[in-house]
Amino acid sequence: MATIKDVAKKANVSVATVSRVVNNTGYVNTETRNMVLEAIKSLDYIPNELARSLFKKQSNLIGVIIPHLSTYFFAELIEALEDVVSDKGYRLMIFNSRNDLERETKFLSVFSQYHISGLLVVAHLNALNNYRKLALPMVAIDHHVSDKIPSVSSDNVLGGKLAAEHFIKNNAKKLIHFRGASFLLTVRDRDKGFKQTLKKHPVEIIDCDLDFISPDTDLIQKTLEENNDIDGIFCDGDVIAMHVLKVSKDLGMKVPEDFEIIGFDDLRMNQFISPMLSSIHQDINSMAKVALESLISLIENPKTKIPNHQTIPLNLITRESTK
Amino acid sequence: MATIKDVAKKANVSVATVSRVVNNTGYVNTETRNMVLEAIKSLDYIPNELARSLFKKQSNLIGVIIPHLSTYFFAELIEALEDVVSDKGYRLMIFNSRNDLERETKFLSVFSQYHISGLLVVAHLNALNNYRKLALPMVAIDHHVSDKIPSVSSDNVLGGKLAAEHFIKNNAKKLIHFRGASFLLTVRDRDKGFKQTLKKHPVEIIDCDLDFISPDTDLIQKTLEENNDIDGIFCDGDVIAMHVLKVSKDLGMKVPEDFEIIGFDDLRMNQFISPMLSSIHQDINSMAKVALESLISLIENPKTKIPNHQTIPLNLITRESTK
DNA sequence: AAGTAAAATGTAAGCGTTTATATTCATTTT
DNA sequence: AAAATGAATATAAACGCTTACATTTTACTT
Repeated sequence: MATIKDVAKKANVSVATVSRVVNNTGYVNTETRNMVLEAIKSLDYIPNELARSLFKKQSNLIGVIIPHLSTYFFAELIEALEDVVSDKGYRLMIFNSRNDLERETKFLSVFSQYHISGLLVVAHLNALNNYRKLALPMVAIDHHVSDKIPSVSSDNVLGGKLAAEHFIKNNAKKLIHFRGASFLLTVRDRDKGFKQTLKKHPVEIIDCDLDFISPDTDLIQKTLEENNDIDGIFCDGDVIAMHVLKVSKDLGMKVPEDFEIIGFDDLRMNQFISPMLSSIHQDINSMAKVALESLISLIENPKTKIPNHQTIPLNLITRESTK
Repeated sequence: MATIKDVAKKANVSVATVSRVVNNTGYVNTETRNMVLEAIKSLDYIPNELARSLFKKQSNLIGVIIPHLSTYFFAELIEALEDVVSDKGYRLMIFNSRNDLERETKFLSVFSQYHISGLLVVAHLNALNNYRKLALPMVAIDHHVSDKIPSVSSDNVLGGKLAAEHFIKNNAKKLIHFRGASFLLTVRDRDKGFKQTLKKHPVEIIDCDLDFISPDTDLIQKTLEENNDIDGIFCDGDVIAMHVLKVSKDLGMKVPEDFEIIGFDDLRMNQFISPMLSSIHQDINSMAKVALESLISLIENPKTKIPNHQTIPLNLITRESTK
């Protein structure tokens, strides 16, 4: 592979001049520039990013930690992130934490090894001190990790409100909220919006695991059996909603006739299940865009003031699982 | 951040010794080693991977090009890859090509910039010449790109065969195969196994797009309407099978009473749709493991002989969409 | 006790960049 | 005409590491 030296030799200039041409810095005569550009082209020269990063003490890699890639919501998020990031000259380095503190710590050390320039976290473990140590520009996405780390997420309070309003409109009396991990602000916000709007309506809150692999099927079944008079269910995630649908079908309950159900995320697959799932639609692309733009401005100017919390609007998409 | 020099100073040795300790190479006295290790710990020293890679002219990054992350099959694949790779001291650098040649070419140049040590391709565009230029250890996964690039994929012929055998067993007479992009060997193999096994059974082949975003809904509808006497449908992908299910439901056809349907991939969400989708289960974890192990042995010893094509067994999972 | 091999450590060059500094040359200013 | 400015370029150090090679120390032969 051709190096800057080869280019310099070919163009009869010093490496400094080549560097100036490549980076568009300093003075360089138009004629010289052309000669250099020609040499670059003829040698197929591609700057060595490792050397560059070594000198700059910073690679333009952005680290991403997410709990699960194969949780479809995050897969869609990563795709959106990648779209935005590559336009800005950065690259993603992605890791699955699987909510495992040890893994997460290991990854942070890899990030150090590569001198990444910023970090996007969807972590929620008590790894916070480790994060602080990195002293890196950081933005939390979807989750709110700490007041010290600016975060970007959907307007979860609104999400809860929209679901509640729908149920109120349809005269639902008794409701259940299958809630995710309640130590997450994201989850508490949804609950807050939901309950605030419902006011005195009775709502039973069931804490459960949002995971695909280990759903609390027994819990769901027990809950449905004990509450055969419910009118509506609000789920913190479409995946859990699908589990609920499945269990209810096994129990011979009909959706939306017996009760309505509203999920969260609005995954692409919602249209394929039966009944098609109504859901609070998260605008993943905007989330990705806002988060990355915040992070990059933080990288490029550490003094930038980023709002402590930015929320992205969302809306309710009604399909067959609601009346 | 502490560098190797700081460690050397603290431990009263030369940087060479520290390097030897860190890399477990050459001779180093046990006592010295301990002093160095202590210095490393007390300074929180983490080797700069950029410097290391610069010297070695190779980073231990493995590039991955896939068409779509949010196509759930690939999301599951990436997760499996990541699992294997991090144990082996490599990292993934992942890009979505979106089947766009221009994007793909751009990514290859990024890979050059970072001097990745190997490449895992799930590409199928005519970008082959560009790949060759890289002169990198390379393994194709899921797709078979060229005879020059060793590939790992499911035993697609077997997949087709399993589906066919099921239909034969159930006395199906008229069949349809919704086939993916036929320029892919992967797809042709499925077709081959299917037809070979069926022998004289009539099979209509319909070429279609496997995509989530732009399914050929019209084509599916037309096909179903024109073939209301079919007994079974084999789909090159669960996503397309879901589309077929959806259209058939709209047309008032019943699965599996009117006809059976078998998908391919066995996505986790298959259990959530109704009827639950029968599918050819791909062993994604094995695929990831075999592909990465091949690639890594190629990286570590370029003379390693890797079989031109390795196939991973698969099996039929029957659910409600088949009798 | 001298010679030799093995073990332990150090020195310094080099990986491919960027950039501060120095140098040269052409213009402009006084 | 000398001095000052500015444009264009080159030189060389530095980024943090690895490793070939040199050197020193230790242990073993005979």
